[in-house]
Amino acid sequence: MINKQPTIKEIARRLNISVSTVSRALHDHASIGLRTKMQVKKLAEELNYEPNQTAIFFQQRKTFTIGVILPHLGESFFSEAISGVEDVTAKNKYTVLLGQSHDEVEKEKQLIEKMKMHRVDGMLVSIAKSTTTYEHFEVLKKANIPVVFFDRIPRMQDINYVACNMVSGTMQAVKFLLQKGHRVIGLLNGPENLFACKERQEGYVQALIKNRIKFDPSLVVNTDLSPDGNVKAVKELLAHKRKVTAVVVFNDYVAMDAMHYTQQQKLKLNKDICFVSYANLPFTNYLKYSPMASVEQFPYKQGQKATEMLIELLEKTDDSALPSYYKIILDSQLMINNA
Amino acid sequence: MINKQPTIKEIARRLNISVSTVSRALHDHASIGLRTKMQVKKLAEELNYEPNQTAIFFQQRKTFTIGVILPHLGESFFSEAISGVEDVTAKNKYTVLLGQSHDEVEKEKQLIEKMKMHRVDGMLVSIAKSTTTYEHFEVLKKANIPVVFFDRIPRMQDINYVACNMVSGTMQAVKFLLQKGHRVIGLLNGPENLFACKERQEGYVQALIKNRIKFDPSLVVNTDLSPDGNVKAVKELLAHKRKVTAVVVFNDYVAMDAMHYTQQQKLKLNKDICFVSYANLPFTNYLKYSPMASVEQFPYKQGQKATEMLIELLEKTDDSALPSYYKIILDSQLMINNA
DNA sequence: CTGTTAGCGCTTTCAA
DNA sequence: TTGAAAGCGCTAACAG
Repeated sequence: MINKQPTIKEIARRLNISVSTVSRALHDHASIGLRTKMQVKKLAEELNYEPNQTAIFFQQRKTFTIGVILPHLGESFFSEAISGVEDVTAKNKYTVLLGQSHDEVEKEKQLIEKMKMHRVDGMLVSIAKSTTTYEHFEVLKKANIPVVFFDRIPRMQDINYVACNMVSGTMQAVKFLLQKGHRVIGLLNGPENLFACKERQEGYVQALIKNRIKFDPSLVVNTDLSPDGNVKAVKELLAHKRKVTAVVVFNDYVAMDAMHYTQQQKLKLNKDICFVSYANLPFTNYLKYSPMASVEQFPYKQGQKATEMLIELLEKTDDSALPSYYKIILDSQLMINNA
Repeated sequence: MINKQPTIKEIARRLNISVSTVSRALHDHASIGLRTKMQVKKLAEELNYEPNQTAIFFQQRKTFTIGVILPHLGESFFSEAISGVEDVTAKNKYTVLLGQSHDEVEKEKQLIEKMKMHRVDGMLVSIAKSTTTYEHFEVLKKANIPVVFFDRIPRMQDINYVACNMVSGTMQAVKFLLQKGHRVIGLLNGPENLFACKERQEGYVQALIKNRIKFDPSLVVNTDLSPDGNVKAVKELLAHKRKVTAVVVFNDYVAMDAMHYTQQQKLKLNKDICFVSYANLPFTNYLKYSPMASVEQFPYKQGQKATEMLIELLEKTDDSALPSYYKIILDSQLMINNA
């Protein structure tokens, strides 16, 4: 399987000139005679010459490759995100090296090792759920490989990242429901240890305060994200002594289960009870139940922004400057479903 | 952003030995004194030495990188597939270089060019739907870069591929509908240039013949897969002079549009008209309309198999042998939806 | 305008 | 058991 591709050396030999002349001719260097340049280009064409990038990468100490690690491509949030990443790199001269952590720290570490070996110029990472130690990222810093985190951000100092602020979207969601006249609004949140959960609750509480509604902690229930857990949680809300007429739900998957259960109880969706959720299912128009509104987190855009940030970091020439860190925090945004 | 990583040269200098000794020591070469070996390893450890893979790639003319081109990661069929690809490479020493063609030949060409430049060892491709000329793949053959196609296969001679045989699944589907009593069964097929379309039609026709039903070509319509095209096609079938009571549809997306239109026409799904489709949407239990049954095409498995095939091709040493081509054809399988 | 030369980091003969 | 040297393909500083 070894290629016998022509090299500049071969071209030089045939034309009885030096390799550097060939190299320069190919690069349209100013100081090459038109005649020689033509000759070289012609022969290169004929021989089907193509520069050996691996040689160039090696020589330039740059691979124009970006390593991307994310939990799982099966989740459409992440496949959207990588789609955004790829679209940006396609417009630049970079290429994407891909890895899935499957939400395991161990795999994450292995991938980072592999990518470091491949000498990626930089990395884009959305961390695994189980990741709580960060040595493997410190290693990258030492190796001088810039990293931009996105969506799932580690709790580290001095990092670059792109994330989506859930507080704003949640506030919009609650405000939206209040304007619709709802007064008893539940929050069906996810596992309490997640940062994203904290943000949701914060938005929820803030919106209530802002509208002078008393925060009632018993209106907040949590699910472990299992189907059973989801049903159990919504059950609890429906059984609340005050009549809950609207619920803000941790995500679409949970919302689907919740709505399914609600309908089984002969409650009319969007009438007896309204749901607002956080978008992570695609093609919502094909879905059986739609939440009345969704907080959009812009995975594609996060992918784009993170990639742009990384490329900027890579092209920054002045090594001398103090390292500074960039953050982009997109605002999540409530989208009303015109169902 | 230039790394100042230690090299074997540096180690050699510090230890006052030659680079070749260092290289050998690091590789546990038999003929190196235990003492020197230890010294070298110790120092390498201390300096945090890591071999420069780009140098090795260059020198070995191998990058352990596999280029993967597929239409669009947003489509869950393909994100499942790439997930399978990545899982296999993760177990080997290969890495995935990713690109989306967005179903445009031009982008496909550019990506191939880019990946060839990156000197990928081999490629995995699922072609764009607009691809009907194949010079860009011939180029790869000339460059001695093995390609394994999967799912969307070009109509070329002498290629390696993994595909899912749609004939068997389609026959199962038609048989299923016949057993349910349907006699006028439409085929809403995709763009005719796709091999997968031909197979669907073949399965459709064969199943009819086998059951002694006359094949009526006017019951076959094609869509370009655009929403408008989809609706137009189903319209045509519904307007057929014979009363069509069941339709086999190219894929879930088309089926969704078709079912939506049908329902607008006040036809009762699964009663006035039945749809059977080819699975490419996930979590079907959340969908608004479900086809009565789905032909499963195993994207994850196709990704796995294609990758395994490619890696085998890459590790095959005897260049001398006549080139031979490999095919794996999985059987698609009808899954009845217990709706 | 063109050639000579060194060097990127590593592996691998060949020689000692 | 070790070292010297060549070479992978390309770029670029330096010298004509």
